[in-house]
Amino acid sequence: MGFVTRRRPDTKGHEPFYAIVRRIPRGRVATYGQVAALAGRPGAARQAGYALAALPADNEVPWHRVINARGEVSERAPGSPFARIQRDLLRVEGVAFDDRGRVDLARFRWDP
DNA sequence: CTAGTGACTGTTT
DNA sequence: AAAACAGCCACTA
Repeated sequence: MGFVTRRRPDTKGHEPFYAIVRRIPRGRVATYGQVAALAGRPGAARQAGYALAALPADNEVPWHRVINARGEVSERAPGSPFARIQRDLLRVEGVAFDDRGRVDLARFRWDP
């Protein structure tokens, strides 16, 4: 047969990033740069973020487990609720934030 | 083709 | 430690 099961045509090549993000375990986080490197695109951290921003609402990708290299949840457009939602989802999984809203990467970074 | 942009990052103030 | 800078790379107009 060999018919291609393309529900969502990946015209922009985001799948390699999603494939990595799907492997991040509960209660762990990865940085954008880390995801890019594991996807075989070292230095393309911005593209990793771009790919997540393009994620459809109904997805099975744990996008909330990706944060920036400083251990903080990256803010989106002013007034966007996604950063707050992301922090909530992580707290539910047991990821701790310090008083400045940052995650201790030495402790919670996913080490594949 | 150039210019602007962004869920980024490492270095320098 | 926080902010500013300067690279970074793909997408858009």
